[in-house]
Amino acid sequence: MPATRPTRIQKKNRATILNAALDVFSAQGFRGATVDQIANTAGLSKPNLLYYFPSKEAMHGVLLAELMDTWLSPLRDLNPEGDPLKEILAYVHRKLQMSRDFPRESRLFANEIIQGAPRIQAALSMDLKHLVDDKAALIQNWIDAGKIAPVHPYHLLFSIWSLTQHYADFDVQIRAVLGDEDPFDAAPDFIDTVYRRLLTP
Amino acid sequence: MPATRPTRIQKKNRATILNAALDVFSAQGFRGATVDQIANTAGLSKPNLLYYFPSKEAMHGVLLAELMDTWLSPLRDLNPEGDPLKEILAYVHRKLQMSRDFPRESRLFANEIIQGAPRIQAALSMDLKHLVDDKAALIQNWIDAGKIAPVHPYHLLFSIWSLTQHYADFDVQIRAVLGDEDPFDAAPDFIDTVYRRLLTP
DNA sequence: GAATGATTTGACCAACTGGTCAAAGCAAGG
DNA sequence: CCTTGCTTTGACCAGTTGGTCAAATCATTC
Repeated sequence: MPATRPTRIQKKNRATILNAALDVFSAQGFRGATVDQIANTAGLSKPNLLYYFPSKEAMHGVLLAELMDTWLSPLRDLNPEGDPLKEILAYVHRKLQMSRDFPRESRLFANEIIQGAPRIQAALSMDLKHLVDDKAALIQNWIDAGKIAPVHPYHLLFSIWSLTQHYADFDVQIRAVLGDEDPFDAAPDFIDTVYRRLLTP
Repeated sequence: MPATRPTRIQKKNRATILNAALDVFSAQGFRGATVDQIANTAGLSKPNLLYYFPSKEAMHGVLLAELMDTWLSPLRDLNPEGDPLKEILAYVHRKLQMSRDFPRESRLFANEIIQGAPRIQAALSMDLKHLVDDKAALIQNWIDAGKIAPVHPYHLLFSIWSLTQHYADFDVQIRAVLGDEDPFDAAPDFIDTVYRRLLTP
């Protein structure tokens, strides 16, 4: 628990621990995860974890904080100056890629929300809400200008989150149904079709 | 743990316990839930719960088994003889209604899947897969007959699950963003538009 | 209303959990 | 190589957890 500059060892071990914690939290939820599991996954002893983080909750907190930031970044990038349909499709595809590349992060978030978001309620109704209000207004502008078809902007965003994150969160179910076929083979094309058809005026 | 016909008391208490268990499991996940919590919610003592169910896992198992059956019933009802677009829209709306009326069941299922479906993997790759294979073939027939627009049948079903269950599973997030507005006010119209535009040939 | 079986529970247990701590090991500069 | 401060851990603790059990209570039937 040093307040000074982190040493090389500190940096490496913190990263190792957070990576292991992400593994375990995303697979078991906060209550289901144990510090011992995280320690084993990280290849460190339990007291050693608690030397780098004051508590199990602290590890979870750091992960959630990092997550909230990167998770919303694609939405932040929605560019008012760009072509509306292209912008939204780019957002959709970037979100889908994140589901493929960072499924653990998606599941960490999903676990937290499903269980009532006890630790990030504030972030949801502040940061998230403001960002979404902002972008929903932008989408409404595009609709009013006749650039895209009229749809409920908020539900449009919900649908994008839902469709893309589903591939990460429900991966097991999807693969059980698809068998050998990789879900991400056909997914990009499918969601592209969905939003092209939905939004083309 | 009687093998004979259940008495009136047994029926009532089993139902009370399962209802409480659904409350707790859906809100905390299997590992996060404690028998004490369930007992308190049910208004019974812990040993009394374990008089009616041999273990915490048994309660969870009964809930999941019941769930899998009712959860898939709307899909089973997809009628090969009906009008394709109408059939699919009816399925979508019924699924959305289930998210509104049975959010706990949806979250129970979501918790289980996100955490790797350790207890229902078999059901997924057998019952679910066969049913989905069957219905995907039906949808493909409708596509081949030009009754609906060509889309990947499996991903179409995934998208329906995703969009509808999202309103139950991510309820907290959605309400945080929407504020006072009830999500289910605009949702039916929105998803109706999505699938009408997607599937109209 | 006594007998019988179903129901309920307080007290308990062993395993597990998050967290502590003193002591031991280790790296780096002098 | 020796000091100094960072790092690691075995042993431990108190609280929680799933589950047991014998004894007590209750409902039903005769």
